[in-house]
Amino acid sequence: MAVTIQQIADLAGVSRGTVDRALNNRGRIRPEVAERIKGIAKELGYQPNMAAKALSTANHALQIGVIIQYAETPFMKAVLEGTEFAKEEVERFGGHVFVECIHGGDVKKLLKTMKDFREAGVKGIALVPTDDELLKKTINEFVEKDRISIITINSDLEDTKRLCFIGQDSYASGRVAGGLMGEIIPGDGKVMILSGSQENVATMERTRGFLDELEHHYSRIKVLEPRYAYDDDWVAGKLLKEQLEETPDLAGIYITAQGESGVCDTLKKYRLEKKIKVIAHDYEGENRENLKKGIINFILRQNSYVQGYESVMELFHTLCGNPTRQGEFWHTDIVIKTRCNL
Amino acid sequence: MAVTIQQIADLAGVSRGTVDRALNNRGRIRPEVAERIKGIAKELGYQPNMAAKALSTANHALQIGVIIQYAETPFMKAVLEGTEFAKEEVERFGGHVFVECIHGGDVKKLLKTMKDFREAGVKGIALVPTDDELLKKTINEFVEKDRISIITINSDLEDTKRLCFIGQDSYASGRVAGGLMGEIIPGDGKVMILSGSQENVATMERTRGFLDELEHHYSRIKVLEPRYAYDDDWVAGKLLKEQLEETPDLAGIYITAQGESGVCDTLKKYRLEKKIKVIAHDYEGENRENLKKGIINFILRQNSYVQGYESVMELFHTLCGNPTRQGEFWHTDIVIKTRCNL
DNA sequence: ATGAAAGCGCTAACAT
DNA sequence: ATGTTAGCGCTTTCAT
Repeated sequence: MAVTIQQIADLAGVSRGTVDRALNNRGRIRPEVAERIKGIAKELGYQPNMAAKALSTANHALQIGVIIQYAETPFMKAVLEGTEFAKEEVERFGGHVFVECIHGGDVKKLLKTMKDFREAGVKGIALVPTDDELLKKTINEFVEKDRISIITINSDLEDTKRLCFIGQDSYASGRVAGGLMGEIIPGDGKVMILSGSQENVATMERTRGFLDELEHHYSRIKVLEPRYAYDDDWVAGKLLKEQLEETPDLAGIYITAQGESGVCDTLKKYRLEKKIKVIAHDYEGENRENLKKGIINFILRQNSYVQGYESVMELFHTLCGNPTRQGEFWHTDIVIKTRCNL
Repeated sequence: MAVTIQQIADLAGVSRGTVDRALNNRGRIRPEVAERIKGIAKELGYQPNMAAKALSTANHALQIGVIIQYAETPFMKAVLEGTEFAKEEVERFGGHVFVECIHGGDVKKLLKTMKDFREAGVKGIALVPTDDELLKKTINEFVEKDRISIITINSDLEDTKRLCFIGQDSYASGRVAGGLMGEIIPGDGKVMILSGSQENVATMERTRGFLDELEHHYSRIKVLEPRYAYDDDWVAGKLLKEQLEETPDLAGIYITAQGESGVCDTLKKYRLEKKIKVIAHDYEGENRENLKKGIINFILRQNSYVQGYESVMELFHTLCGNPTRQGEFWHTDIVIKTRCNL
């Protein structure tokens, strides 16, 4: 049988309530007593019983909020599916999960939703952040003042007090893309990088990883100067056209950001769709079709569903007294998709 | 607030105990009353509270057993890690997880362990099965007579009453291998299939998927008659040698089963290790090294950790009243590993 | 066949 | 500052 607070109470010669206050730092207790109790608990290897904790507090403390920005994108829709599944599971334990979707990126609305959640008594929030100073401040305030745990999904805000980050390691995924490109491009083929913007940390990291991998292991391949399409299909198509005029013998394209459809359309127009190898990210929307047709050769997938699911489950565990399970960074798998494992 | 048995009891004009007997088919109740109660529960959309269920029965009903065969292989060691992590989580809910490892495949020992678990009051068992008639019979008996839920890990026993199967879709993984091979082999290269034995269902399925994919999408590639190495490194090396004598211009090798090290050693001996493309399964042990060195180009991974973890968690959910979450087949991701996403 | 009540481990409101 | 106690929702004995 596992150790219970009653046993600790007996050993310490105090009541259950006192043990509870000590172990959960609720105050209203003499510090030295608290220390002694914590000592005993540690000695006994006490682990709180999550079922009991969930049962006794379900209706107030087990409230979780989720805020998804850019909810209209296929990627975030998959995140949403994960959170919905997790919601069901948490609610089976008597908890409550509130999910709010934000169209596009809208920090003001995000902040407003956070505050609404706080009013509603939410004890943990998982959110898709944008790099914003006020958001960072608010997160710290929520964590420190209101003792609300916060998890960042998909992109991180490292210099905050957030509990952890769940998402992909962008640099690593760029390296994977580089390795694949190296394998499928024969000889000294020329490869183009089509990126988003230089402000976007994730795509810059991908680019860096891609370059590192090719440089170290496939130095025979010539990588051209990156071009930036600002996540726009039309711009992406145009940049590709320009590149093709300069470099008619282009062998491969690595797309770090949005704009894949523009690339594919242009390739089709030039009847190059099976000759030039394409590696992209994000296994949603049209990309899926283009992968199936063989225009895109590989897609590196972020396991978005897992990001949504685990962010909620991690908060659930935290609120039930289980410490962070994967540490500060929870990097989800880099899944390689080909036409055959759609 | 969610619906509770108390509310159902009030509505039905009976006691909580009666509702409990009705909803859990415990007998000792008038059938018509049971039906009526079930009707009310359904109408109200009653979902049992898992926390409460776990708390009230933790010490007798929340016992789970795990039996791992071939526990000495790197693959099963990863499965084991998953079960150990799940064990911790279940035990935080007050449950108990017993893990038994079997060296090699040993049906007698497996059956013995199952019976031991039953004696100990275990209510759910996750096991790595072997295709054996007596085992199938025993599983059905456990499920029907003892009401013990059983989950098969890694390989399935379809014609039994097991709750579900957690593992990989072998045919699909063979197709993925085919697609990758198609991408990295230029022109009309010749490809060899090195399989396990014709009795092994999983490897035969992989072979079938591989052939289908190449035939449909890369008909330019010539696939040679499969050879069988019976999971032996030495035999695999020898078969490769023979093949190389017949086919000096061999371009690729697909290894569906064990024996990868034998292949890699032979390739090195002939100084062909970077010229002939190799795709293998199982991302454990020496394969990892050979992938890193570039001798193996791709490894298709079964997410063994997930198999171990989810099999236990699925039983946990089942025992807490949550119905099977992924249906009868829970196919884990086919993860492609390259040197860059080790 | 059904009801009543104790208890699982923990929290929180109320006493002292 | 500490103790007491009533739940949380469900299961399980023990009565009836």
